[in-house]
Amino acid sequence: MIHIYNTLTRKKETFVPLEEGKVKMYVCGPTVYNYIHIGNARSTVAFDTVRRYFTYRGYDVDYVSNFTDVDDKIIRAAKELGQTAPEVADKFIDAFYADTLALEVKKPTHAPRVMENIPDIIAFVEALIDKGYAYESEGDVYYRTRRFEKYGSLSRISLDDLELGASNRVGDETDKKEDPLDFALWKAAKEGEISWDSPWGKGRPGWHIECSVMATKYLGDTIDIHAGGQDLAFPHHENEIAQTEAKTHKTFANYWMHNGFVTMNEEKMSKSIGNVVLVKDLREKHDPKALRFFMSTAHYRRPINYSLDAIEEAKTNLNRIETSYFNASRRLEQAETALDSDSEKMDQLEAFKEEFIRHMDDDFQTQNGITVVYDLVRFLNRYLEEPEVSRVVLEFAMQLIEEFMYVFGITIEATNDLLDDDIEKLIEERETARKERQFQRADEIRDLLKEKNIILEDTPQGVRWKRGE
RNA sequence: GGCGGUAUAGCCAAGUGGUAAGGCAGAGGUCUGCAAAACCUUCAUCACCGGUUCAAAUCCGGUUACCGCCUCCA
Repeated sequence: MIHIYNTLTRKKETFVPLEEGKVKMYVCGPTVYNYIHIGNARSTVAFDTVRRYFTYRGYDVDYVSNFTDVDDKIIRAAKELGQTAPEVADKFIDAFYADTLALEVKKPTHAPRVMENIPDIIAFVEALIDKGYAYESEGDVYYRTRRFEKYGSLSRISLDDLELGASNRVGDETDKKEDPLDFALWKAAKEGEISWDSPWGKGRPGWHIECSVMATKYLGDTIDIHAGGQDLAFPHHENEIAQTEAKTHKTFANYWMHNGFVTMNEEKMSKSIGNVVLVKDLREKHDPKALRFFMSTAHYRRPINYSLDAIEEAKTNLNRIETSYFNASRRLEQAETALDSDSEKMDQLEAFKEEFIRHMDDDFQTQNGITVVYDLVRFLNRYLEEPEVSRVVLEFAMQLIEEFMYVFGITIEATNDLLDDDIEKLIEERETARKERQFQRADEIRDLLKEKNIILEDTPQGVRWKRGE
């Protein structure tokens, strides 16, 4: 049974899907006006891992994640770049996929864009007006926040406390609103801005409405999981609940999940503070797998502090796992030593799997799942030191490493490519030299091959080669 | 000010009443012609104060520090 920490109830709850064997989840996606930084990547990666784990446990996951492609910041970026808003959005959507693909994030089953859903958004807003939850004012449409009694239930804030805060802020919209707490569903277009025709004149959607519309459109009025960064809990998700439930009179999402931030020097990484590291830049210099692995070393709800040292450590640890897997694959090629299965070892391996599932079932504790991988690796390394091994045991151990790492979004594979003939000959020559104790020649060949990125390791079972970094 | 989170070794990070997992780094050792890879050994009393208990990192009360949300933000 999978347990999820639900922000709505502030408790871990047993996951019970709406439909047997299926998961309907919606993850708030990026506003595409810039390249994504590591902080943005965290939420994408965290929920991709959740998705992968559900898949691993046999669920069929319908995963919807949007692109906000109509927004003030995009309009501004377009102006600066001398491009249209859609051009800017297209460019950064491509960049988003390039970055997240490098991190082995699976594409959503649907990735809707605001621009492609304008009629649905207009219809949704009209429905809210009809029900008395929204009103038009000078071409804008606002949501009557106080009308929705449950408002604040997700973030546990009271409207009166909010009112105090809101009264200190004077926005240019304030005089158009009935109440300072009301928020925009539709914004009238300013001169030269991208806009669409609507019953209230030319304009564009407010930020929160898109997610309500697209989530319900692609997944239904009630979904299993709605996810996003902690900073979205208020006001974004709160507003989504208000909009959606006012319209449908049904629970919008059964489970709300929020990921913690990436910090740098213990401070939140964000565009407004300016302390960002772009995924695009990082992956030029470092193995993107290391970044992906690093993301799993802390629980998704906790902050994770980024540093180059941390990325390098992740890389070191990943190498340890990959090396073990690789060495097992080489040993497997030496079939002459294969024993029959070993039930004791198979039981131990089975226990690793149970342990892994136990931790991951408990609100996706990836950091403990990784520890199981380390335990498995130590087990395998020890086993590899034995003079005789069983093919069945090796294969099962390798399969488990593959499975576990799959959940963390890391593809583990042994490169079983062939060596050139001349390199094969050099390796043979070195073996001969070693037998004749001509170590100088042997070392010469080893150095020579190292320059060609072939690393030789002598083992009791003979020489083993691998490709360098 | 309101709401929420966190404090465990040099670093990352488990552990929610029974006497501190694991990884990185460090130290020592084994294997090796030398390496590499690996294995073994070693390395903390859990922010602070008080309380409950036979027993607390784990429960209760208090203190301190740091972080986040309340405005766009993953």
